[in-house]
Amino acid sequence: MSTVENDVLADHEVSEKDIEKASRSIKAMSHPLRLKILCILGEKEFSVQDIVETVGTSQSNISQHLGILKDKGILVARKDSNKVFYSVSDRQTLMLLEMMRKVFCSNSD
Amino acid sequence: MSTVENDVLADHEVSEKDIEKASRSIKAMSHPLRLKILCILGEKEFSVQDIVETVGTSQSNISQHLGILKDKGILVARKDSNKVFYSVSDRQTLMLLEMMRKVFCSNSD
DNA sequence: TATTTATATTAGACATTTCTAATCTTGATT
DNA sequence: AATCAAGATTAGAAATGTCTAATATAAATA
Repeated sequence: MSTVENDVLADHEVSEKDIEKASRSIKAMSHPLRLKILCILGEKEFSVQDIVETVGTSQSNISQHLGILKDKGILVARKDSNKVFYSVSDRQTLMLLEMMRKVFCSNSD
Repeated sequence: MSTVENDVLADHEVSEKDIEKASRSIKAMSHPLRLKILCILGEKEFSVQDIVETVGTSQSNISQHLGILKDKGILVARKDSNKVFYSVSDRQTLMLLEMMRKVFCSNSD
């Protein structure tokens, strides 16, 4: 019989640690400004000022949001003399973002 | 011509409205207990007491979290006499959850 | 109808997040 | 060296989220 015996989570088991890690990352993505930043970035990289101009809030505010996204491993930063360029850290995260677009965007083509 | 003229967001354009809606939903998924609930549910449906026992917090707390998830359209509820059964609302959301598992879970097989 | 079982709701204390305004750091230019 | 430009940091007020404890509702059972 294929019933659950020792384990309540069964075949979809996810460790407490993974849950904590995932929820921290997902929370980081869930803020409107941060989600907007991620959408704008896509596969490209942008400087902080590019993002400030496109998103439309203060430099300080953007910098703090970028810091949060970088902290959680969602973005990586590359410094080029005066400027700092941000981009999505890896392909997996990009795919997750694409999936979010599919699920939540009305005109999803 | 297919160049960007009026719009800064270009081919990855996402409307302000979609951003707001998505961020509300994603935020709802980002709480550790709520994410745990979603992982447990998977494709099945569970009663509130099942979830209380599996997740391990108070009935009131679970009920409030379920309310948030239902409110954001992530879960649906089905009432059967005394009990209420919750399940993930649609296939798209299930796929998003599967994707999250792929991205964030260490032993992702 | 009284009790029990399953779930929802509410109020309020506590914790966390977010934004603004001011300041700091660093590298480039004059 | 002084100034400018790009970005980060900090402090604190305001907003939002979370949990606990108590109470409410609704269906089932005794």
